[in-house]
Amino acid sequence: MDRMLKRRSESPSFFKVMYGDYKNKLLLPRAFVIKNLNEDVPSKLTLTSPSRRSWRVSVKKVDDDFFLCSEWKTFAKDHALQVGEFIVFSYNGNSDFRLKIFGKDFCMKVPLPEKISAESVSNSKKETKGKEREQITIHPGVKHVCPEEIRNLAAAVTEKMACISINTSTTGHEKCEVMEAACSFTVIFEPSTLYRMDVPRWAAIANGLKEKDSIVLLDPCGRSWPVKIIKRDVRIEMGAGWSDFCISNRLNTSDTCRFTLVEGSDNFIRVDILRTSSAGIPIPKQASAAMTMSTYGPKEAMQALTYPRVFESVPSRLVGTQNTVRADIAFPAFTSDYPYCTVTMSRSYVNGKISVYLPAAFARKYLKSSPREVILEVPKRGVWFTQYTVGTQLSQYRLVTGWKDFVQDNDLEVDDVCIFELVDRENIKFKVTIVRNELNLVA
DNA sequence: CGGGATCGGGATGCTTAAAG
DNA sequence: CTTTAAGCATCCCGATCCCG
Repeated sequence: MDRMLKRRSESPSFFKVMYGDYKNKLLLPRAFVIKNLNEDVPSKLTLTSPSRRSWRVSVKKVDDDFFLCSEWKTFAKDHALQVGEFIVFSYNGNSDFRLKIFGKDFCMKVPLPEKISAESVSNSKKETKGKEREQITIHPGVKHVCPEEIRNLAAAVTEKMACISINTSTTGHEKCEVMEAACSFTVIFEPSTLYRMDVPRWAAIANGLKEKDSIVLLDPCGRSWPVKIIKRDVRIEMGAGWSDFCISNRLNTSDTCRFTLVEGSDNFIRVDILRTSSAGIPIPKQASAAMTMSTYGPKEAMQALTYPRVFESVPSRLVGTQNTVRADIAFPAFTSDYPYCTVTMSRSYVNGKISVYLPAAFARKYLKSSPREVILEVPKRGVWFTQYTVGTQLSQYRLVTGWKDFVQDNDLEVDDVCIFELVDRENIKFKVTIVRNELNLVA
């Protein structure tokens, strides 16, 4: 099979946009793994950069997904990978991938020779010189090369992106990043945006929507939909007409719309719809903005559509279990004269509508069973005022009000650990020691 | 200009599932 | 069975827009 791949004029390829936790791990597209690796990914892959240096990178399997990890961190560091940049992976067989790295301006990035990492394999050949037309220093250790053919390749990738049918292994955020990286303006449809849809400010400016009172959307069937542009202070929204467009095009939760101003026209915008589910639930004709999501269909189906699986993270239960163990192991030396407990940050503790549960045994022993104000003090950083609530049935002690501020102000991330020392039982004041997960500290 | 409608975000109680 | 994590439903509130 490897030989067959080599003989082909075009190697199987995929691209990845850098976002999220890309500095620590990178998900291999499931479709690529199934199609081209027969779901059998070697434990190590060789990544060859444009400078012809190679990295042996470990592959870790989580559920059905394969991630580049361990040495990938070095690779990411050596290439100063940044959010929004993307890499084209071409498979040459024999676990060997050739990589092309593109910056946010679509120009190829090449690491400088002196930035050779200890982990890189010493099979690098001398770089060809004198072919670069422009050299712009973007990151330390990285020079920017921008020959025309690379621009064309980037454009080809961009073009291809428009045709991609995003499968279920792509998260909503990933979709956004993919499209934004392609300099297009996309939104992910949610029922709450049925009547008004916010246009990203940069896109509104770039497409001149700020100066328009209305635009015409061209749907994939070629139909035109006049849509009113609503301007409220700094925000630009699509108003009257947008709902007609959504309903007629049967947009479903998490479907992605890509908007492109038709060249040469004043206010015609082509809309490509990338659907997440072929078996989506149609929006009823009489849908109103006041509708709750449960109106649309069975609960299970709505859950599946509204909360797409986040693939680039370890399953939450696994995280929780591992972390509990790790927290205990990590702080054997921690002692205090005060009662204390450790809490490892899980996803729901630091993202979205967040709150944090205090260990029940600890909370029952030291806290009162009615809601109280809690003071959290991080030495040298400050004091935060929060409140805990107590679940009536399960006696769950949960910090809610004020916890979000604490998380944001202290940049807490998943896997960070907080040690809560109850230094004042009367006023319920905790001294909080934050122990960062080293994976969250990669610069 | 004022009242009603709508939206987004936060808070909270409850339920469910998983793990030990 | 208990504990924990996570999601859902509902309510509330402030901001803003629409319409008469």
